[in-house]
Amino acid sequence: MNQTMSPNPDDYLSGLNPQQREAVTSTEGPLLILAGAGSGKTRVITHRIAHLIEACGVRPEHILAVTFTNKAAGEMKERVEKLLAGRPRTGSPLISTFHSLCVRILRRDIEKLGRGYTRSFTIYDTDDQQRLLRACIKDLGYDDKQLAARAVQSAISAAKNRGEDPELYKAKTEYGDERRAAIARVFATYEQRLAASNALDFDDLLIRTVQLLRHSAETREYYHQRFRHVMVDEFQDTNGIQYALTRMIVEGKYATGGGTLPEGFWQGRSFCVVGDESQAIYGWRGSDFKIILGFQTDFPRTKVIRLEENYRSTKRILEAANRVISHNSQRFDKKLFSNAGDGEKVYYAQLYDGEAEARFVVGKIEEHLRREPDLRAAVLYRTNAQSRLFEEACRRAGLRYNLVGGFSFYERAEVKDIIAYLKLAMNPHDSIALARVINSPTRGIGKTTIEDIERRAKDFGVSHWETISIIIEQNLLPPRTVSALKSFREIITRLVEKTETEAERLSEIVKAAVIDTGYERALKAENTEEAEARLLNLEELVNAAAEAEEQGEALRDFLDHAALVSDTDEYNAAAQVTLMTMHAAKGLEFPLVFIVGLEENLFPHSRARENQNELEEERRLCYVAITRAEQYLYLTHSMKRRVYGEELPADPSRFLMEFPLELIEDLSRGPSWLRFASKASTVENREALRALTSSSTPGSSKRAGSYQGRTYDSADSVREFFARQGKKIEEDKFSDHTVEYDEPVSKSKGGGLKPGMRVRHAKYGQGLIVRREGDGENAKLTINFPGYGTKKMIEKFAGLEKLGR
DNA sequence: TTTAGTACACTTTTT
DNA sequence: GTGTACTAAA
Repeated sequence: MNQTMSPNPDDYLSGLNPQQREAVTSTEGPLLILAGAGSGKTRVITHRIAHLIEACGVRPEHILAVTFTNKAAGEMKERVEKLLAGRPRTGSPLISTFHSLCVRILRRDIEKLGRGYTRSFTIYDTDDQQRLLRACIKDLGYDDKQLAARAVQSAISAAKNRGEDPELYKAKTEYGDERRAAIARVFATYEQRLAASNALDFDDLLIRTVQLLRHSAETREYYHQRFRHVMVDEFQDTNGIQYALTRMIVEGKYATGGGTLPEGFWQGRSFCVVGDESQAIYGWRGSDFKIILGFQTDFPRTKVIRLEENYRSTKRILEAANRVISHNSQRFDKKLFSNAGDGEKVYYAQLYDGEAEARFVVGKIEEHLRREPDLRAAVLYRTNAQSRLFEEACRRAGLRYNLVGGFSFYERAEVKDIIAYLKLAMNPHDSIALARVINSPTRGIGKTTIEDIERRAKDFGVSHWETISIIIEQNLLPPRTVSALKSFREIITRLVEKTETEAERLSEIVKAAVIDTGYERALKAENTEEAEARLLNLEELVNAAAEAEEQGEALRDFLDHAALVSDTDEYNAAAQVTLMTMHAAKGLEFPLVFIVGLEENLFPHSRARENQNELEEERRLCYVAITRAEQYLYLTHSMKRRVYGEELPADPSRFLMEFPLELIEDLSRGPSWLRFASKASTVENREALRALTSSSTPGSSKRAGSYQGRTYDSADSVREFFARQGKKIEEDKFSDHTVEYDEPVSKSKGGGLKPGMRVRHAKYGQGLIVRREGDGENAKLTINFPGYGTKKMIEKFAGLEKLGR
């Protein structure tokens, strides 16, 4: 707030520890900062920027800082502004996300790429992308059940992030791999259509920018000269393309040659990357934390600074984090330490079901708030689907909560519709936007007409927009349809004109998109509560536009912003309770943290179960979650969990086992897993217990049928445990490190098939076991086969094959 | 062509 | 449990 403004540039060094200070003052050459959780990373980056400007005389516009989220960028901007407040300055450093940086570069120079793109290109979000893919899949004559748009999208995205275009992807397809060959064809069509619509998807924003910088020496040199001090935050989450992009800016023409940098290159230049490989949690999105591990090889003169003092959490919380992450094999050897107090124990509770878990959490929050009314709490879960229970519990308790993720404002249908109109106003050739609103509100242009337009557009080889004009001029369809098309064309044309003549009146244009299109009228006519809510949302959109207008934004900026905002950006730090996924929590901190749903197959997620790398990523996610906590940490799991609306038994997460049990206090009512686990005092016993709690253990399905919640310290279970323990250890001598192969399970006694597992059926293909009734080989299984629905079958007749993954 | 009702598939994490 | 996609009727 009221910081003293001394003119002494060394201001930025006071209050920093020696390592932080060195990170701030190392202003030349490559610099790798390994910053553990809570080690003051953002502080270092912001002070470094201030130091560059104030002490080294660097011009602000020569500084670039890249982050992954808008929120992180916004926060960083704010903090830098605060540091520099009251000092005369010429410009501002650019603090931006990778994606907005790319949009900025492309809006300026994309035409130099020579691929037919113009500067008014549209950005397709995931939803637009999938619509387009669905159309491609249909047009190529594939069954959209066997080739789901979602799956194709992730395959294409992965390919793009590996740097492959459709031809290369096709070339890498082995003969006979029909599925991949089909995807390759969809990929090619998709790329053509994107280009025809003058549209770029999220991946393209990065890829095209890299291509542009490779292709145009002029553009590359411009940014190379402009940004002499480049910083990348959360560097462990960088993917190959993002890394290539930053190197292009940092190294200029030397980036393409792959040779060494000339003597004196770093004079007046720096490249500073900040990250923590223990917090790499975006591997599934193409991020590769090996980039951070290999940074010193790419830049041999790198100075490495480790920030290992944690200023956030109590000793006990930190000890828990260190212990859990120590189970990972791929990491730098470092350990966070803290000079804070021991703090309280880590609390743990086993609950009966998801509802009880939510009630417990909310009850505890209320308890804490009674003692400390200003405490901020966070509930962290693995999947968004878990949020509903906590939302309801909060609402019932009258707690003000802040839900991050799920449905964001810009994802609402009515908002997307209006955005689509605005996109058309900028670029009528955007066929996805056109298809979205051509008949909303309904104006008599139905499925047949739309299909007709699509067919003709393909025949003529022009955009849907142009096709509409051709149909009108040549009267190719019945008069009623032609007049409907005419009125649609009229609406869009007016919007386009409005955009051109009233470029500065952003809110007016948005209003026109709501009113002149008939959208508002149709909603009002509906006269339902839902329509009322939608109207309110649109009002909100107009307000947002008015605000943006005051900031001096034009329609294009407004649309870019709408396309690039993410759910995490809506996070409001003032709320008492924040509900979000562990992914969304990265970079944030809370005095009171609940990690909920610590159950096998949920966390770690079932998809990560078989794969060591993915399992380690889940564990890093656990580490991220633990290190969000400043003072109090609670861990919960429930014994039952609803999956697909079906109640399934849940086993405690293996991660629970990895916590230092002596630091945990059990708050469960009655018998709990922890009490049972504490009896297993030796390491061997724990290992055995871990094997027991992991869901692949044969025999554990025995109880699933009449599941009542496992009571771990009943005399029965203890006997069962010790009996099995001996057996398990013996088994382990032989089966350690051996993989279970796809053996038809009906042969093996006991089967071991239980809910949550994937199986293959001769006729229906892959399926997910939803329920098991009865024992042994006569057990009746309920299995969900995508494309065929839910089937019931007897295990011994079904001839099911257990799937590795 | 539109709308209402029903079946059905779906859930990892997101710029 | 929930959102979407298909079908039947107006």
